[in-house]
Amino acid sequence: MIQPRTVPGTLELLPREQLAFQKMIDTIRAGYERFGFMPIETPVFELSEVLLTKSGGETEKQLYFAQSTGALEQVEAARARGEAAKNPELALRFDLTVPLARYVAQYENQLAFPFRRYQIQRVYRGERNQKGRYREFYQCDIDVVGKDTLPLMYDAEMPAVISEVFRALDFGPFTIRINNRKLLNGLLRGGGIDSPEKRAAALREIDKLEKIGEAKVTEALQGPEVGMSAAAVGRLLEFLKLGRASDAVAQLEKLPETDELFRTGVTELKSVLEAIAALGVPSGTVELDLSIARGLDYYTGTIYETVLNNFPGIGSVCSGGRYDDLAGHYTKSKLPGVGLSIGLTRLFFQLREAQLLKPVDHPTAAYVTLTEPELAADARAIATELRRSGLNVELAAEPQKLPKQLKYADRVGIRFAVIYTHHERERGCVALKDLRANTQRDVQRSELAQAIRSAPTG
RNA sequence: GCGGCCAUAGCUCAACUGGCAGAGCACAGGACUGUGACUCCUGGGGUUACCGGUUCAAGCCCGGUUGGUCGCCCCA
Repeated sequence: MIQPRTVPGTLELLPREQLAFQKMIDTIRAGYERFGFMPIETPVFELSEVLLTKSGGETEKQLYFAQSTGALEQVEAARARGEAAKNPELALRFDLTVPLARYVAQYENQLAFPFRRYQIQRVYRGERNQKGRYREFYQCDIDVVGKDTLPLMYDAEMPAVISEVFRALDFGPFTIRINNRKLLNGLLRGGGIDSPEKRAAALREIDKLEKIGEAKVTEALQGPEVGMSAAAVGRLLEFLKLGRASDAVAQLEKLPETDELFRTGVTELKSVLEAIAALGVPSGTVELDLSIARGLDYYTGTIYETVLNNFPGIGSVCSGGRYDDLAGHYTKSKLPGVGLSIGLTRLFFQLREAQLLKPVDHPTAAYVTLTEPELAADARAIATELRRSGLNVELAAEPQKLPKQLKYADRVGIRFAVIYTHHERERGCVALKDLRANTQRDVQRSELAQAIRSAPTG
């Protein structure tokens, strides 16, 4: 026998949990559509050359390549001839942003801009197993892509959508942290860190501030990868602390820093924060945090990261940002965008871990039992009547002992059992048993649907 | 790619210093004569991950293999 098991880093659910998961997806979808976004789906696999455009070594390391048997044979034949092995032609997408870029570039002349799309699908990353990290997981992306330009207003709309969605999901307090890459990049550039690679390395270290502490970040920033002076690091850390202040923006405006990029960042951040408030996002939900940096290097302006207040350990469950040029690898057009993505699998995992998942009622309202062969036609007719009245109903396929059927219905989680045996037939009624409340009563067959529908919940 | 920890019944875990492999849950049957869940009783279930070593004796000690898990890198 083969041991039945799933690959580590995948999430598989029992039906009742799946129902809760499905409901979360529905809530997210409804929230996205409330703001006027349209759905798209893209294939799970793409041509490797499409995915590898963002090729910073890490991507290739985490990519799952896919290959048909025929292609595999060709590769092995080539290797046998001593030729260099090439990457397989196909690979599984590791996020939904790159496929979006490809999609927008491909259908550019058929899309209306700004293009507002949402996409809820699975993505794949070849990673070492770790708590709350998956190799296959759902991303629920929402993005706006503009042609040539994209108003800053959208940078405010994104967190407004997410805040609304998280509020609707109703799992407790969360914080959308917001920052602008231009601030840190401008500051680093003004501080003499000229190479983009060094700035990227610096951003990654700054991003870890909360996790590993000031001392270690200081050490890393002075290390060979970045090479900042002790004084520069000191000024930087002072700056980062501003983010916590309530008048942070006013303080940023007063800073003597003259770097042009930095000043633009301050202006952008200010108007985005103002617009977010104007959109009615409750204060405290979105919080300026100058230390969030985001590892991905294609972000150029506003960046977001969302944490569950009660579970900071799990990391970000929703993040994203603004990118000046989304699809530069696929088209000559300039397509700036801004977007956010909910890591639904991780979010679900954490909520389940914390026992915050609300039990979802079984979608089936009633189970119609069948105990005596000669009453089979009646049972089937009853089930059909209930279904035509709009109720979800499961019907026993063949006569079986009543305890067995009640146990089954209870186990599955169906609340009502409809019992119709010769006893009921003699009394000229149908018995309706509430398995949750452990009550039972006789009702007229014609009133059965109404009796189920009007049952008090709880 | 690098490091720590772990592996015993379907699941969660016990088993003293090396001395007969156990409990709860789950499952099956019964107590309950048209009625699930709750309660009580009974029962089936094991190559202690795999390979080797030490020992009178190994679930326990030693070496290896495989798998899992938690971190680092990176990230939802």
